[in-house]
Parts: sequence; structure tokens; C-alpha cells
Amino acid sequence: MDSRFDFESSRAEISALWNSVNIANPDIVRTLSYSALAYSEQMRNVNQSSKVQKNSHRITSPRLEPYVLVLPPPNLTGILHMGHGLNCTVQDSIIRFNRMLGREVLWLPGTDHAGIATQQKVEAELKSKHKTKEALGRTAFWEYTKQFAEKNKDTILMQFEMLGASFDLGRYSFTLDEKRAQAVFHCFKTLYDRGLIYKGNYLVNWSPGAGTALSDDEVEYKEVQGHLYYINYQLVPPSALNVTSQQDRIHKTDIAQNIKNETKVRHIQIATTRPETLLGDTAVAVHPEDPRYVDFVEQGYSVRIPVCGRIVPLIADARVSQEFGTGAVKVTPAHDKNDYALGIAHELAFMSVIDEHACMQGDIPNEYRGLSVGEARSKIIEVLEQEGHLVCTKPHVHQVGHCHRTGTVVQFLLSEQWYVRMHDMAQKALQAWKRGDIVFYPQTWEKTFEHWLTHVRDWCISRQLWWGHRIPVWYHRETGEAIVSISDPSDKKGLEKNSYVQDKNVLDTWFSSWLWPLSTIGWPQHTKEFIKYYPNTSLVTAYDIIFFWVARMIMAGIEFTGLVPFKHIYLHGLVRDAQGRKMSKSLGNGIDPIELIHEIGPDALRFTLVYMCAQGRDVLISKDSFQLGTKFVTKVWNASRFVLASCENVLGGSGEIMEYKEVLKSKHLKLVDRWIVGELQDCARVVERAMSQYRVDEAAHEVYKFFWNSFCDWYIEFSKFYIQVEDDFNKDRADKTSKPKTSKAATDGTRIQSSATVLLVVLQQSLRLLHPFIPFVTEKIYQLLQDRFPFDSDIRHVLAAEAYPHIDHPDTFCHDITNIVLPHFSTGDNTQKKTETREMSKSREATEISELQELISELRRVRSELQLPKKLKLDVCFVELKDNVSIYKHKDLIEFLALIKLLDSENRECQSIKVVGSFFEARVYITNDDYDFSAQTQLIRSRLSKLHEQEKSLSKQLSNPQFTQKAKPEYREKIRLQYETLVETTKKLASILDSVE
RNA sequence: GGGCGAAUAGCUCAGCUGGUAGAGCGCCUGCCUUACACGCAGGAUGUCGGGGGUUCAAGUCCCUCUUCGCCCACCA
Repeated sequence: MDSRFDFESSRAEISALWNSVNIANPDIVRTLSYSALAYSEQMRNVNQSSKVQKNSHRITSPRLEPYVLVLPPPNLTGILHMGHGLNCTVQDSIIRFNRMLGREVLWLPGTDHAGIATQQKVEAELKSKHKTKEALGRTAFWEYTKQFAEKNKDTILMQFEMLGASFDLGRYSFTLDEKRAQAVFHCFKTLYDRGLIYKGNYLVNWSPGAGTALSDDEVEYKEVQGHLYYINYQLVPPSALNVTSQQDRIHKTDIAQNIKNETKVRHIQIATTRPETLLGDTAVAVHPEDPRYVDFVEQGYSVRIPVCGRIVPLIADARVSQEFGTGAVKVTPAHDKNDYALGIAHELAFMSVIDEHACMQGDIPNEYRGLSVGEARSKIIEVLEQEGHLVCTKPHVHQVGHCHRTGTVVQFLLSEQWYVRMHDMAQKALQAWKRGDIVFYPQTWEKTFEHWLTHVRDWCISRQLWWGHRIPVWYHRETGEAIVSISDPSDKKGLEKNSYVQDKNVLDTWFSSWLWPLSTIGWPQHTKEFIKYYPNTSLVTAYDIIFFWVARMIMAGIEFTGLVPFKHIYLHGLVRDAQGRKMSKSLGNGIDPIELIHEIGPDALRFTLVYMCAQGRDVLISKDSFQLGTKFVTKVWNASRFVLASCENVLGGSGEIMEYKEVLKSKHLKLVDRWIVGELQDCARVVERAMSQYRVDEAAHEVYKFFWNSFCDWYIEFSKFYIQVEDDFNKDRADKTSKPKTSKAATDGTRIQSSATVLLVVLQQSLRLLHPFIPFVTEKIYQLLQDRFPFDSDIRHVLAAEAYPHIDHPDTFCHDITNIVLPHFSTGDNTQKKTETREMSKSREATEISELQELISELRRVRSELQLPKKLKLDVCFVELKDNVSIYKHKDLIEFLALIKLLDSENRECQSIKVVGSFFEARVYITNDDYDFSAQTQLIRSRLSKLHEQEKSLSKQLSNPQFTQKAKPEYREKIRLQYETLVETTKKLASILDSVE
């Protein structure tokens, strides 16, 4: 075995192993132990699930519901980015964890056709080939795009496999496939029949870049440094107007003469950021109480628009702010949201002067027709300046809507579109949330969710695209009658074919995505799958699509089934670079997950992401961040390598392992064995609690700490003593010391073997603990472990299908190669008394092990601080040992790990220094070196000053009567004990200082 | 304008229900100790953004101010 895990060569092999047992398919009964060969016989009928489960060894418990999760379908526009990497990793960790808990797990994958984004990409591709979609025609374009999507789908699924995603590919869904199309149609028809879908001519957000209308949510407002142009509009007194022309005074330019005849030409000044829209102005509005303009309004003045000379009314409306600009606003009802509302209220004319390409059009002076909005703006400013209408220009920062897909500035146009009425659905969703049917993790998002639903507006669902679900509405060629139908209704109506023509537009992509939890499991049919898996357990996604997707899914779920689509929503953060910027191609700060997998492996990538995914926070990473995962995976690999090699050495190969079932009785287990098992179980418990709260980062932290600090730093080091006892070190010591001591372990073969076996078991269990996060390396080791020490003679166990170590499943803890019953943790007996004894003995042992660790650390510290060479064995003698002789039980272990020799009596012949701990005072002899004691004095001094400070604060606290009266007794006692220990330690240290000086 | 969040070691961040501050990286010292130098053993480092309050006790709860993010809405 190499000292680095060769993930490149193992990845495919392990994926193949998982595939061979179809790990992701919930329809297969998994006995705890898989037989790859026999797996096909385990296919079961869903109907018989309960029966089969009962007979299987699987730890599936009836009290556990199935765990159901749908993958947020990635867009088929390209390849996966780091955000997908995070999303996938988090879900897979949750899924693997729940699978190992014995739940029936369904994780359903799929992809999204992403209407606008995909069509954009394809059109760009066509453009580079000097083609257009129009030249291709709708059918050919569709086929072309389909192929494009198909190609990306293959890449994306391969990438998911590289990440280790254990979703059920057999249930792969695509938002645009036949089944999903059925669901979309059913949805449309139902909503239409319920009166929740309507068509109308309204002001829409129009993306000139994508050539389609957008929903409000697809518009991104960005701050833009623009200008505020102050323009004089000429005031026209009613006398100048021909009374009979009041009705159609717009376009009347022949009254210009009348105006000229007025002696005093007066102006009203307006302010605008979009002067080009003045061509579409059909009024000027002021506040009804604005003293500057109130007279003009009352007297029925009109206004003459510069450039085009049109006369429009001066209107009064309370929505106009007196404070902003000049208090007078030009009104362009066809191209501005607020003006649209004014236009409706005052029955103004709607003049469309901007077309769908953001070019000027309509009833405007010829020289402007066809100019782009930008060109028109420049030209109009020029003309206004020449004609003296432009008063001034001021810089102005304002928010401008941009198409969130193409980035082009959104225009507001009048257009006929389809809409979904949202209000009632939103109310139902709010009620469900208030009832607690749905819970957000972290909960902070609930307010955002509530706010959006409370203020939701109708959803524009039609898109002027070709790639998507065609709107299932057919219009009669002559009568215009509209029929909702998936295909030409002519036949059904007994009419000639092609009597109807289908709506040209397609539906918003989200109109299929919002059905995702429904459509992927059979809806609108009430299939068994649907009944079993709906509602899903949870949804795991990034917070940026809470409106687009999450809120809408909830509404759809409730609208169509009366139930929320999932119970938990875990919203994780976005992946950003180390400076907190979004990863993007233009910034060049992106990290390609697949490239990185080739570099560091999937486990290192996964572990880092999960470790850093703190709730409610974005994940800021640079390439350096991944060291964390890389190092951890290597550590796991090497520790396992050591365990395997050592155990092979001690146990001598695979055949013998079976005998150890007998050997491993509790009486052979040592303190350190029980300790590490306890640590492992504690860790598993914390992981379970963390995972149930979607605190994946915390779970990762815990397993990291357990594996590295407890298992590697302590337990493996302990075990080296028990299994490597007959090495040179001990021989050396035996030669040197007057009283040679053969280790107990060395003389007791059974004990070595049991130690090795426990080591194997703990490793095996640790692998299970780690597997949800780093599946590849752990699975690889699990297989290697079985190569040498098969758990069962005929069955090859797959780690991904093993049981998670769990305190509540004692039988699952040490199964297979061991069946050892661990005295403290066996739960066979639950009587109160026994529990107490167990707890007491657990705490006594906990003290023992922490004292052992403290002593070893202190002795190591002395060596390190005094810079004594490692090879120098130090003699140590206890001067004082606080009511604890049990430490002597571990004499050999201490000597081994601290590289010392414990003497029975004080040796006064050479120099020595004292070491003080919380429960001991010892003398360390420095035999064969001259040693400068001043260094030690220095160290003691600095330590003393710290202790004194602590002592002071504790004593202050203890002498406070308030504290003694009010603090919790347990805490008071704790502080008192702490203080006593501190005083004692300080005393000892002080006396050492005295003796040295 | 409304909402949410963040300010903790040089850097990036943990710190769940109040009990006397942690990790990784970086830094210093010593080690290539036959699992691992992507390592081991030690070590240093913090007025927990400022101010006030509640409490025996506040990084943690409340108020307030400052700075910085994000989301939503928007006065043209």
C-alpha cells in the first residue's frame, strides 16, 4: 500500500462496486451484508416490502420513515460548478448517512432544460457557425437543442458519479421528457380550469437579449451610475386648445400656432433618467397639492412634449413625490411600471415606442425610428440641448433591471402574456408554514419566505422561446376560440385538421421545475411510488432560488395534493472565492470541481466543502482550503494502512480472524479499548444529532476530531504498545535497567491478538462513521480490510450498505468479525441500578484515561521545553499521587508513550526537576546531560503568573456571597474544586522554584 | 425605504439551550520515532466591533451606535 490514497485508480472501481449492488435503488432489500453475486435475487416487489424486510438482517426499522430527497436539477447548459459540488456533497452525505441508519432511501436525480439559458447557449453556438434559429426552423432547432442538452446531460451525470453521488439513476428525470410534459400539461389545465391561469395584455419585463418576457423574479436590479436630465416641457393653456379637440388632443400639432400667440411662454420642468421615452409620453403628472403646479392643474393646462411636439394633459396624482427632482414627472404608460399604473388610473393613452429589440418604433418622428434606445437617448439629448429645452444634467445613481440570464437591460413593454394568479396559492403556502408543516434550516429564511409570499404578484409564465414546454392552448383559426389541449383538438371537435393553431410560446422553465417533487414520482397519476414517497423528507438547495423554486414548489404541492412537497428545507450557502466574490468565468476565480477531483480526489473535495459549510453562511474557499480535506483523507488512509499492516503481522493472516470472536470477550478489553469505543459512540451520537439539524459542518468537525485526535493521536499510539511490544525499544530497556521488566503484553499472546482485533474493529467502525463524508477512501479500505480479514466467508460487505455506528443500535456496533459485547455500552439491561453503576464506572474510567493522557502530555512537555533529545530515556519518580494508584496499572503504557522509565523510589544521585499536574507531582531525573536549570525557572515563572491570575479570579468569585447563594450548586462545587486544585498546584510550583533557586 | 445577516487569534471561520474562548492555515521550538513530513511532540497569540443594560456570571440574552455584506422594494 502506497502512503497516499490512489483515488484516480480506485474511483471507478469503487463506483462500479456500488453500482454492482445498486446501492442507490431503494427497491432492493439490503441485508446488512451484501453479496454482490446474490444481489439480483434480492430484487423485490414493492408490495412485499414489509414481509421481506422482516426476514432480512437489514437494520431497517419500522419506526424509521423512508428518506426521500430530490436533487435540484442542474441546468443542462454546461458542466457542473463548485456550487453543484457543494449541493451534491451535502445531499450525498445526508443520503449515505440515512441509508446507513437503516432507512429506506430514495434520492432522485434529474436535470433541467433551462429554457432561456439553454436557448441562449445554442443560439450563440449557431451564431458562431453563421446560422440562426430562424433559418433552421422550429423543429430542427428543437432537435439541435435536444442533442446539445443530451450531450451535457452525459457529462453532468459522469461528473456526479465522480463526486460519489449515490442517487438512483434508474429514476433519472428530465424536466422536458414525456412524463414531465404530462405533468406540466395536467398542471396547466387544472389551473386554467380553476381560473388561476389567465392571458392578458400587460406591461412585462422584456429581455431584448433573450427575446422574451421575464417574470419579476428574473429581473436583477443593479446599481447603475446614470444621469438625471432636467427638461422643460412647455405649458399650454386651455385657451390655446380648440375645445372640440379635447378628446383627441394628442397628435394635434396644428395648435402650435395658438401657443405661439400666447404672450408668456411658461414651462414645467420635469426630471428623467430615460429621456428617449419622452417620445411615448402621454401626460405629465404632479402632486395634487404641490403649490408650484396646483393652479395649472386646476386651470386645465396641457403640456407640449419637446422633440415631437405632442400636446398631452397635465394630471395630478398623489403618487407623485413633491420632493424628488422637480416634483413633475413625465408619464410613459407603455414603458414604465409606475407610469403604467398612472396610465390605467387616468385613462391615458398607451404609446408603445420601444420594440422587442430595444429599438425605437411606433408613432414617432422618422429620424428616431429604428434607433436603439441608447442611440435615441443621445440624439434626443442633443436636440433638446439645441432647442434649449435641456435645463441641466446631474449624475444620478439608480437601480436598473437586468435580465438575469443575458445581462441585458430589461425594457418594460406592453405585451400579451399568460399569467398565474398567485395570491390564493401563496396564502395556502403561508398557512402550511404557519402550521409547522414545513421547517426551514436555518430558520432565518422563514422571514424572507414569508415576505415574498405576502407580497407575491402574478407570475408571467409565457416565454417567447422555442426551447421549452409549448403552451398547451390552441386557437381556432377563425373564431379565435381557445382550447387547452396537449394536441390539435380539431379531431375531437370533429373539425377539419388544422382548424386550430397552437400558441407559439413556451412556458417558463420554472413552470415545470415547480412540479419537480410531484412529477418525478408519478404525479398526476396516483402511483404507488407517489403514495409512498410524497411528501419528500427534505429539500437541499442553495438559498438563491428560494423564490424561483422553493416557494413555488410549496405552492404547487399544496395546490395539487393539499400537502407540502417536503417537510424540511435545508438552505445552504453559495460557494464563493476567498474574497467572498461569486465564482465566475469573467473574474477567472472559479475552481472547477472536476479538475480538482483529478488533483486531490473526490473525498478531499467533499470533506472540505462539508466541513466549511456552516449554516447560514456562504462557503468561502480558495484552492488552499482544500488542504484540509486532502490531509484528512491521507491521514485516514495512512492510519488504516498502519492498522492493516500491524494486524496482519500480529494476527498472521485472514484465516485466524474467525477465532477471535471467542477471544474478544469483554474481560480482555482494556481501559483504552473501552475508552475509544465510548469516544466513537459519543461521536456517532453527536453526528446523528447534527445531521438531524442539517448541521453537516458540525458532523464533519466531529468525525475529524474523533478520527485524528482520539483514534490516531491516542488510540493508535496506545495500541502500538500492546501490539508492538517486543521491539528494540523494550529489548534496549531490558538490557539497561537493573530490574528488567517484560511487558505483560509481551508475555500474553492472547492479549496481543485481542488488542489487534479490537484495533481492527475500531477501524472498521470508524470507517462507517466517516463514510458519508469521504465514501471512496473508506470503501476502498473497507474492501482491503476484507481482503485480509474477511468478515464472512462468502459475502463481500459493501461499506455503503453497512450500518452506522449508533449507541441505540448496540447490535450494529460490533457485528461481523466481532460480536464483542462491550461492558459499559451493552444495553441488554436497562434497570436503573445497573445504569447508574455503568455511568459511575464510565465516569471513573473517564477520569482514569484523562489522567493518563495528562500525565503523558506533561512528561512530553518537560522533554520538549527542556529541549532534551528524544532518544534520552528519562527516569521519573512520583513524589506524590493524589488518592490514585490506578495510574500504576498503566505503568508500561506511560513509559512507552512518554519515553520514560518509572522508578519505584527516588534516586537522589543526579539532577532532577519536578513536574506538577492536577493529580500528581513527579521528579524527572536528568542522568546523562548537563542541564541548565535557568530555563526551567523561566518556564515555571511564566506558568505561575498565569495560574495566579486564574486563582485570583476564582477566589474573588468564591468569596462573593451573591455567587455562593445564587449560582447552581453543581457549578459552585466545580469552581470550588477547580480553585483547590489550582491552589495546590501553585503551591507545588512555588516550592519547586524555591528549591531550584 | 423594508428585511436578514456578519463583526471572535496574523488569515478563514466554529462556538446550539448564559458558566470563564476553540479549529484549520500561518508562526516559533524540537523531531525524517519502521502509518502518515499532506506527519509527530510541544509552544506563542485574543479588552470576543464601541457603549449601555439584565444576571452571582454575557462572545452567548436585551437596547443602542459604528462598519461591512446580502435580499426585496423603489422617486421618474
